[in-house]
Amino acid sequence: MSGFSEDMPFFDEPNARPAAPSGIAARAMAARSGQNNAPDYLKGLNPEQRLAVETTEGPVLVLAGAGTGKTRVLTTRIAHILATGKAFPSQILAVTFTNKAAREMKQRIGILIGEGNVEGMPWLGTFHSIGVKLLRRHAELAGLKSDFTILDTDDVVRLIKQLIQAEGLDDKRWPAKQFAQMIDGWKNKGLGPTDIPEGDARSFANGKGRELYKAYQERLQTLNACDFGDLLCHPIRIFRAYPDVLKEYHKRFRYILVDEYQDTNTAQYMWLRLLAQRPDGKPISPLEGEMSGRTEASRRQAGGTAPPSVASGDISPSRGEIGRSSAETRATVNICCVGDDDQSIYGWRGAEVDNILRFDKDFPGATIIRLERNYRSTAHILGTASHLIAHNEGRFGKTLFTEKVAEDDEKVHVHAAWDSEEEARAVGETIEAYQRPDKQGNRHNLNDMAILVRASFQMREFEDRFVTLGLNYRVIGGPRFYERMEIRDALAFFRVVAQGADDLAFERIVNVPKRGLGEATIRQIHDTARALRIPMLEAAAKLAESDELKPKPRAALREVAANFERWQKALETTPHTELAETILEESGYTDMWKNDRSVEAPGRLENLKELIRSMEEYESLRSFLEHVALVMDAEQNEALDAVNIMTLHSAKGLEFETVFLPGWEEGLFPHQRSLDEGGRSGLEEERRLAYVGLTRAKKNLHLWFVSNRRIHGLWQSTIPSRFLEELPEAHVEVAESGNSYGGYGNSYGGGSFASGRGGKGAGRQNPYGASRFDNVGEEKSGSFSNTYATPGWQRAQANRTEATDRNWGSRSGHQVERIGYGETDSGYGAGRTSVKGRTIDGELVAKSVADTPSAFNVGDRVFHQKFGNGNIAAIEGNKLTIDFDKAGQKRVLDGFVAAV
DNA sequence: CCCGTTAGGATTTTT
DNA sequence: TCCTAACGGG
Repeated sequence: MSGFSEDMPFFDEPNARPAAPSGIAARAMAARSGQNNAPDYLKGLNPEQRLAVETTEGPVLVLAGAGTGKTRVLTTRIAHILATGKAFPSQILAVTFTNKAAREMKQRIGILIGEGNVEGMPWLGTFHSIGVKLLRRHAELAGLKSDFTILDTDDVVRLIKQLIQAEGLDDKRWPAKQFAQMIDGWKNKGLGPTDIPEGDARSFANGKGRELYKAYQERLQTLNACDFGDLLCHPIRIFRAYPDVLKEYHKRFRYILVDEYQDTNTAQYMWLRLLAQRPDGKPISPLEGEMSGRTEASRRQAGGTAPPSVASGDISPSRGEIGRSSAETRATVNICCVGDDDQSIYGWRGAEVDNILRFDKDFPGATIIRLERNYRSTAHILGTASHLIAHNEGRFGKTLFTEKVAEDDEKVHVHAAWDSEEEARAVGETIEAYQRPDKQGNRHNLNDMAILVRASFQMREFEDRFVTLGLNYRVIGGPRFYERMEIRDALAFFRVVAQGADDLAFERIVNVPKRGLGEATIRQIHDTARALRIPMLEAAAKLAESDELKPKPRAALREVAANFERWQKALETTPHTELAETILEESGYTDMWKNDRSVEAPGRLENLKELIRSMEEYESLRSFLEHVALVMDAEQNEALDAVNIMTLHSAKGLEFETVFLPGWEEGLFPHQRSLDEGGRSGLEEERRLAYVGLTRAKKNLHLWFVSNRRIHGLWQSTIPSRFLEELPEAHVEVAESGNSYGGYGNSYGGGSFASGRGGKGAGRQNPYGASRFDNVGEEKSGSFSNTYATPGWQRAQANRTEATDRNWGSRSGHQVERIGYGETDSGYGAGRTSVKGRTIDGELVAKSVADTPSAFNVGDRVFHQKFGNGNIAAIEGNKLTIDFDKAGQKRVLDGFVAAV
C-alpha cells in the first residue's frame, strides 16, 4: 500500500486546476455557496475542528490535544480540499510517521470521499516512503541507481563493523552499534560527513569519526544502498543542489499536511521547509490580517529554547528575520501541521519539540488553532493529566476540557504493591473483576483494557501472571515479524536475487544452510570483491572457477553462484511467489528447518509460508522487498479478546476504556537514564510520556507503584515516582486495598510484610502438566528436573506454547498473541509460576506507619525482608537510608523494615 | 569449521 | 537474571 508502484505519469498536469470531481463535488459546491448547507463531511465537527478544516490557505498549525479529534481533522481537511476542487489528489502531500497512521488516514479519507479517489493520492505516506519515492526518481542525482536497496539497522551495524575493522581499529573499544547510532543522529540533523561538528568527529575512534562516516557513505554508494536516514537526507541534498527539481515539486504540491509534527527531527523539518518554501527561494511573507500567530510566538518564545544550529546550510533563510521580510511575495504556503507539544516523546531519537514550538516563527502569519475539546476521557482523567503536564515548562499550554461529566465517574486510582509480582497479581485481579458483569450487567471486554509499561522488561511479569490465570493477552510492539531470523534469512536470498550487488545480504546467507564456507573463505571473497571492485556474488563466482580455493569450499561456492545465476534468470520468467518458494527449496533453506529437531523449527517453517503468502499481494519481488524495508509492522488479530500489553511509547495514538499504568517509581518512571542523560528536558519528556499514558484512558485508570523491583537480577528497593505527587488530589483516589499506602502526597508507607515467600524463582512448576510437552525431544520431557528453570527451556516452552495455542488451541482455552515478538523475545514464561506465589492476605504482617512518620532513629538496628539486617544511617521523612550488612546501602521506606 | 562455555550489558522505537 | 556476542577446544 505504501509500497512504491509505477503509478501514473509523474507530473500529471502539475499546474492544472482540477476540475471538481464528480459526486461529492456537487455537494462541496453547495457547501461553498451556502454556509447553512454544509456537506456531510463537515457536519459534526466542532467550531475549532471546522476552522482547522476550512482554513486551507496559508500556514496552519493545529494544536491537537489528546483525544480531540486530530485524525478526523486531518482527513476531513483533505476531503475538503478535494471536494472543493482546490487540488487533485496527486497534488496533496500528506506525511505521517508510521505506516499505521498512513493506512488509517487513507482508509478514513476513503470513507469520506470514496475509495476510488484515495487511490489517486500517491503522496500520502510516511516520511520515509515518500523519501524513497523521491529518491527512486532522482537516484542518479545522489549517485545511486534507482534499484538501490534499503538497509536496515542490522545491515548497517554489520557494515560499520567491517569498516571499523578495515581501519585497523579495535571493534570492541569502538562498538559498531554505537557508531551506527551516531551516524543516525547526524542524519537526523541532516548532517553529512563534512558537516558534523568537530567535537562529534573527534569523539569516536581517536578522531576518525568523520573519516569513518565518509567511508561508510562511500561504501553505501558502491553497494547501491542507503540507510533510513538517507531516505530523507538524499532528497534534501538533491533539492538543494538541483533547484529545478525542487521547483517541480513546488508546482506539484499545492497542499502539504503533516501529522504528529512534534515528532519531526531536524532533517524532516528541513525537508518540509524546502518543499514549503517558495519556488523562487524567497521567504514566505505573512498574510495580511492573520496576526494570531504573532502573539502566540511572543508569548511562548520567552521560555522557548534556541533553534538548533544546522551546520551546513541552514535551509531557512535566517530564521527570526522572516517575519520582518518584505511583503512583496504574496505566495501562501498551504502547509498544515498537526501535533501536540505535550505528546512529544521521541526526543531521544532526534525529534525536536522545538519544531512545533517554533512554527509561527518559521511560518509567519500562521494560523494557530487549538483543539481542546476532548472526546475521550472522563473529567477526572483529564484533570489528572492536565495537572501533571502543567509541571512542564516550554509548552504552548492547552486546557483540555470535556462535556462528558457523569456522577459515577471513577477517580483515578493509585495503588501500591510490595513488589512487581504482587503488582502483576493485583492488576490481574482487577482485570478479572472488570470482566465480571457489574450491577447493570455490563462487562468489560479484554480488548478494551491495556497495560502500558515504561520498559519492556516489565511485561514479562504480567505475561507470566496472565498465563497462569489463563487470561488472554496480546503484546504489541517489540521485535517484528520481519526481524525474525528465518524471515531475514529468506529476505537475504531474495535481495541477492533482486539486486546482485547486495553484499550484506549475500554475506548473511552465503553459508546458510551450513556449506562449510567459514570466515576464511568469506574473507577471501570479500577481498577479491574489493580488489576487483565487483559485488561479492560475482567475486564468489570468479573464485569458484579459479584454483584459489580448496576443493570443498570451491565446490560449495560454485553451487551458490550457479544457484543465484539460475534464480536471477528465473526472475524474469517466473512469478515471484513461485520463485521465492523455489529459492527456499533449492537453497536447502526449508530442508534445513525441516531437519531441525528444535521446538522453534515448525514455527519458523510456518513463518516462511506466511512470508510467501504475504508476497502475493505485491506485483513483483522488487515491490515486495521495498514494502518489507519500510513496513515492519504485523497485523494484529482483533478478533481475539485479549488484554493489550505494550510500552507507553507504542501506546501513543491509541485509546482504551481501562488503562493500567504499573511501575510508577523513581528510576523506572521517570527513567533514571533519561534523568542522567537528558537532565531537565529528559525529565520533561518523561512527564510527557506519563501524560500520554494517562490520556490513553477513556474511563478507568489505575496507577501502580511497588516498593521492590528486580532490575538486572538484583532486588532494588524503590520509592514512588515524583509524578505521583504531581497528581491533583481532587481527581485521584488512593486505593485502600490490602496493601495500603497510607495518606497521599507524603507518606507512602504502610507497606506490608509478605511472609513465606523465600526462594523466589525456585520451585518452578509446569501448570499444564508434563504430557503437554511430550514431543519436546531433547527437553527431557516429563521430568521436573532443574532444567526447567534454564532460559533455554523457558524459551522453548514459550515458543512451544505459542505454537500450540495457535495451531491446536490451548487446553485451557487460553490464547496469547504476540504481535511482532519473534524468537528473540525474552520468553513470556509459559509454564512458569511460583509455587509459593500466592500470598494469602492473612499471612501478611501489616505494619502501618502512616500515622507515625518516623518510628526509627539513626543507628537503630533493623531487619528488612529482602536485604536482611542493617543499621539506619539516615532518616528523611519516611525514607530510610540503611547500611545493610550484606546488601550494602539502600534507601527503603520505613514501612518495610522492623526493629530488631 | 562447529559448538559449547563465559564475559559484559541490559529504556523508550520507526523507518 | 538472562541474553548476546565473542573465544577456545574438538
